[in-house]
Amino acid sequence: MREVAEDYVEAVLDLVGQIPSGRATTYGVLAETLRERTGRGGARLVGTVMARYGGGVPWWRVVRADGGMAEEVRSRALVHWRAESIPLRRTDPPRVDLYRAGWEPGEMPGPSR
DNA sequence: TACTTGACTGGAA
DNA sequence: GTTCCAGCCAAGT
Repeated sequence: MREVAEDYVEAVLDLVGQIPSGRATTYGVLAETLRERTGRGGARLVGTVMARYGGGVPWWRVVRADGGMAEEVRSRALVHWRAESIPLRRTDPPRVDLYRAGWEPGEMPGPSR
């Protein structure tokens, strides 16, 4: 295929769209799943895809492994996090509490712990 | 073809 | 708890 990324982009957006409201996952987790499905990719790729095509999906539910976000979008993400009541850690800058909010593909949507 | 860049990660200091 | 550094994959120059 000429457009290497096209397939991958769709897979990324589809996956991000499945993240339940109030929960979050990391670039690395998505990258791992996408690698099984498409045989390619990595955490940085997911980030690149989100930066270019993430406008139509809840991109703020995808955070770095430490729960933080790139400076560029941090302030905008914070608004969504608070609006969805995603568990945060009171640090500066604020980070998502992945211990409580963490989600991974295939997980059954159910009562929060 | 080779080098640089990026919404990243994990281990070491 | 933090910061630094090497590894990582694909795209852009």
